[in-house]
Amino acid sequence: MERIFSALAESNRIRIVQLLKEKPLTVGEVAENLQLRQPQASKHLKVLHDAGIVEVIPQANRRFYRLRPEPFKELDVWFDSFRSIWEGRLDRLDDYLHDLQAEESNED
Amino acid sequence: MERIFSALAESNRIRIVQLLKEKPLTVGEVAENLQLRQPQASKHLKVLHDAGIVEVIPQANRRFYRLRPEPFKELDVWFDSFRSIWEGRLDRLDDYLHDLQAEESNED
DNA sequence: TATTAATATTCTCTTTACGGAATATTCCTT
DNA sequence: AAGGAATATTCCGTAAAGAGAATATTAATA
Repeated sequence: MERIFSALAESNRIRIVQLLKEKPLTVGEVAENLQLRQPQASKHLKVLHDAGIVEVIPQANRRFYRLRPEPFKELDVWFDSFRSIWEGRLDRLDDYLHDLQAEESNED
Repeated sequence: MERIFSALAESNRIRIVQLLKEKPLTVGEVAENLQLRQPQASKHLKVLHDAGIVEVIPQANRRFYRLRPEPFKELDVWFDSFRSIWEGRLDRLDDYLHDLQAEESNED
């Protein structure tokens, strides 16, 4: 989980991921689309690859990068466990604080 | 989006978020639960706060930290745009490559 | 096999992030 | 007002990340 977040903790890499959402692209295409120099594109793609976010499909001279579904599935599962937070907050802080005060007055 | 990912790109902060999923906690409680020193807990909570992931509820001497739903909603929306990738891949690379070759042979 | 296109890697420099320790701040309580 | 508990901030040292430029590698092709 940390590895995935770390890989996405950079604006260029977020842009790459969004770009690859459309279709697989070569390094050169990524670089051109995002106005990056080729070595930077390669480096960012390497980070994404190490994190398992993209995979490589060598095709002749070029290397196509494509999004892998697994990390997204993983994030989806992780996220699911937070759904209750924004779909009707369960933790009702005021109630919680009220309970807390009750506890404290019991300690006297 | 980058700000959210950056805030979560650290294992202790992921643990904090998971912990706060249960209920709001004070700095001290977070520190104790995760075996962190108080200053580190404060610092990590500050990063999460700056990213809008948590909010503070001052209560007397203490400060309760609570997850905010907004960033999760935001991530959920962002994520939705990737659903097609793992729910029946649409980009079918082999077809894509096939089309590509077709294009190239047209260039002759 | 020499050349070339496409991509990857290395090196250097600068910036940022983290932990630890010490200290400052805030706010309640007496 | 003084003391104390809870929390925040600062300072320091170190490690990691990022960009740029140069170079190395790979694979197709003449």
